[in-house]
Amino acid sequence: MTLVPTINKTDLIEGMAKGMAVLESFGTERQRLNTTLAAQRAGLSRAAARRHLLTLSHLGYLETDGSYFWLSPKVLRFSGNYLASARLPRALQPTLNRLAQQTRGAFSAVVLDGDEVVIVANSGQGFELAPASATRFLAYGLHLGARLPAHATSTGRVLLAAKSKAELNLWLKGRLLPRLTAHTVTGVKQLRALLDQVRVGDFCLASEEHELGVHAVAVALRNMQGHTVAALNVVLPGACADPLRTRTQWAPVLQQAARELRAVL
Amino acid sequence: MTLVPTINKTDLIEGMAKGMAVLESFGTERQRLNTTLAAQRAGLSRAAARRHLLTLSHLGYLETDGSYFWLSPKVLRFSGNYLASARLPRALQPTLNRLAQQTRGAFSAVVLDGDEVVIVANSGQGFELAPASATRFLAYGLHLGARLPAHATSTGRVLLAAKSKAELNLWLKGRLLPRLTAHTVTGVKQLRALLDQVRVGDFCLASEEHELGVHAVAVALRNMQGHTVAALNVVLPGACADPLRTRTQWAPVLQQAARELRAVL
DNA sequence: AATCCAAAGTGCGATAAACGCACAAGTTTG
DNA sequence: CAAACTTGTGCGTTTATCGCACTTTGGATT
Repeated sequence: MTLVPTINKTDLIEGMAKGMAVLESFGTERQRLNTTLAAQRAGLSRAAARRHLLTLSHLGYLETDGSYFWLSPKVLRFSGNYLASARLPRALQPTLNRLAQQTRGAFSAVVLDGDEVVIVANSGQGFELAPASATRFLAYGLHLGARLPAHATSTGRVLLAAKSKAELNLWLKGRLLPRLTAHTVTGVKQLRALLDQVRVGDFCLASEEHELGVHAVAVALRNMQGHTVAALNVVLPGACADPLRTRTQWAPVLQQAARELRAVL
Repeated sequence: MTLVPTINKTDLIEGMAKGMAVLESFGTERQRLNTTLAAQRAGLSRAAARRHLLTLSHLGYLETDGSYFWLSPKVLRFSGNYLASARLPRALQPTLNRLAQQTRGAFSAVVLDGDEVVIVANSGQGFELAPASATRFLAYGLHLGARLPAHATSTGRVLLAAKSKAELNLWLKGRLLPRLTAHTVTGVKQLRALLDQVRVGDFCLASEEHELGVHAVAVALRNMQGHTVAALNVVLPGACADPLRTRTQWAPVLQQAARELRAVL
């Protein structure tokens, strides 16, 4: 269909893969790495890691003080290029802006990438709604490109629910479903039941499963062929989210937006 | 100081550089590339380009239908990591959000990267202010990671004005200052004069120099040591921007924000 | 439908590049 | 002051990458 992740013989550039591993080793938690740390994170020898780090610095993707390395703003080129060229975020952004302005909620659109959902567009900070704790969460956790575990998020479940039985089995195969809060659903059986519910109601509510005090409602974004290409959600601080209001208030807003977006996806 | 772009002998990984060149060849205008096009864009032989493209697809950074390649949302990992780890965007985002909410303007924070400024944080879409044409511009042009020519933008000039005489000369050396609209300042002498004005007033107004119908006001963001680390601006559609109101209304707002941010930069 | 042209896939030997070891030099820790 | 840990560098070896030349595919043209 859209992507064919082809498996090939030994004409894959190994140096690239290593370089990307180094670049990805600058993850969320660890922002500054020295040679030794980067080496063990990327699974390379210290010498190799050093050469890659120097190369990336030379190319401008990393900055360094001589012994530590960290990501430079130049890595935003990639997201900039993606946002400028990819159809999906360009199509979604105006609608998200409008929703945020009209409802003062915090909206995100995501796609599935392995275990996680990736935020490809978002809008609004939920100021009016959010108490201090939620504001912190929203401000720091939901930037563009942020990744959240699919099984514990409303959007992730919407995307999983859109998979065929076979695809879902494949996804679940060997997946861990880690517990993130006391409310996280971690059982495969439970998750399957929840996905069935999502298919019936065509929306998903996830309450404090990913982070305490944070609730989210999501719907699928489908194109004219009925294929689910992304998920749209709104994030609500704990105080604003009782299940009934969710169903009656937020789900329809999202579903209406999804209907409007069908033609452009 | 902060970054030391070290030049080294021949132990830079060449494969990396080529891979990154391939990944960067997916620029703004060209979103889908086949092997041949990517090869000539990245300056590689067709065979080499193909191997790099396949590798990047295999790693998940590109998607392909077998003959064409395009960026996948996975490239947002890099910006996600940067936004989550880098101090600058995390420090700026709350203030930008607050400004956008209070004034309903469209604010961006940028840093200099070669010829261009890179947007590292932004907030607000300027709905109330913006007529249809400006909305289009703001929605499509000012996403995170977007790059704009430094010489023709308010923020770029603020950052250039912060350079020492020697640094500025180095920057200007062999730089082209292309004309983007009829209002673009393209002469080195003119630009120097403008930068002197910026140093005096501590703000910069750029009117339709980058895009017709778009005006912007910018100020420098300095840390406690007085070092300029970024620039902050507000974008105004043509109708809202007469020079007097700019000076009296927007420049003080930005300068106040800059003062508040000093402590966290 | 037959032909043609350009772009795509493949195999292989030559070459140059990346590897990792080992040693020296520098830095922090107790 | 020494121990434990880094870091920078040089070099021989390995092997990964290159680009050529060839075949194949697929989409236009007539």
